[in-house]
Amino acid sequence: MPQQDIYSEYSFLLEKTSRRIKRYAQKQFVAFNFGVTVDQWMVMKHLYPSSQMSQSELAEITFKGTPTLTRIVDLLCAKGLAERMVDGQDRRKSQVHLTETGILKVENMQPKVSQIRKAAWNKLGEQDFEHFQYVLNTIYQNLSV
Amino acid sequence: MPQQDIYSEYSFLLEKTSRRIKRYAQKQFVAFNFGVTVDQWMVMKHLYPSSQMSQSELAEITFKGTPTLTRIVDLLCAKGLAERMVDGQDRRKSQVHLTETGILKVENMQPKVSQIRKAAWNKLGEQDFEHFQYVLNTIYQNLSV
DNA sequence: AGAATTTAATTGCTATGATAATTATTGCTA
DNA sequence: TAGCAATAATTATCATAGCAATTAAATTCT
Repeated sequence: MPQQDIYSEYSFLLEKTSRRIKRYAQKQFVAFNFGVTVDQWMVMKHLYPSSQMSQSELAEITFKGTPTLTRIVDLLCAKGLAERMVDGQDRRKSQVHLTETGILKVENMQPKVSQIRKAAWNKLGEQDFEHFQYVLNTIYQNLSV
Repeated sequence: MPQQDIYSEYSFLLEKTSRRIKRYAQKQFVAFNFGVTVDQWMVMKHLYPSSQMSQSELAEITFKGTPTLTRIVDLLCAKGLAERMVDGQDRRKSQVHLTETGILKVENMQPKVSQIRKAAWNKLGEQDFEHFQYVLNTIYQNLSV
């Protein structure tokens, strides 16, 4: 491995680990019969308990694109977990909110999801987290321009 | 933010950063007119200069699934950068190798890709990398069972 | 007010990720 | 050796990511 490729290796390890976390969580979601994907869950969590939010706002807060949000909200609505309401002030916007079923599902899932998410961080301590966050934030800012 | 959700936050930050690295690299690939995606590049790199590898081997080394490899190799073949050869010993396998064009493309891309990959890691030092790798590897192993 | 610009959401397209199912081939074993 | 299990690749399906283009509505600028 040539010296100049170490940065490719770091990027690869980062992507690999990120995918493993996602895959692990998704498998647990299936095992628990949650009936939603990890990404759908992330959107639901931000609407709990009774937030109204436009899709643009949801896209920004979940770091997804607006086309992706359209599709995720489509699926949540099809499952009866969320609903779109046309904004009174601005008819281009749809305010998304959870249905009663959606609220109950979040409440049912929340503690289990916390447990699932915790598994990745075993054997790691406060200092590890802090430094880890520092590195990730630095990378993030390095590529922000 | 409830205390138990900090692990979700860490996972989110990790995924967000991973996606930003990928997106940055892909945009640079387009800007340089490489004509291949980051994932296609990763496969090509492992075949350079004249390796023969089955798709299963490529899948494992790139941490992708075999369906994904099938499609990536399809695309590389369609672009004239790689070729499949039926394995002499085992006719289920196809040995994949770069064409002459593919070899030249890797040689052309390599130094530029190294530069692109380097950008993410600005302002970070040896110790940061080591600790970062330690954390990523720990996560990876935590979820390996 | 009317025209141009901006914004929110949607749609279309390509690529990737994950899983399940299928096909072809190989290896094992009773 | 006949049958069965394991393996390699492919195909199909669904979900997500990213980009470009479109539509509708709101805002801005003369």
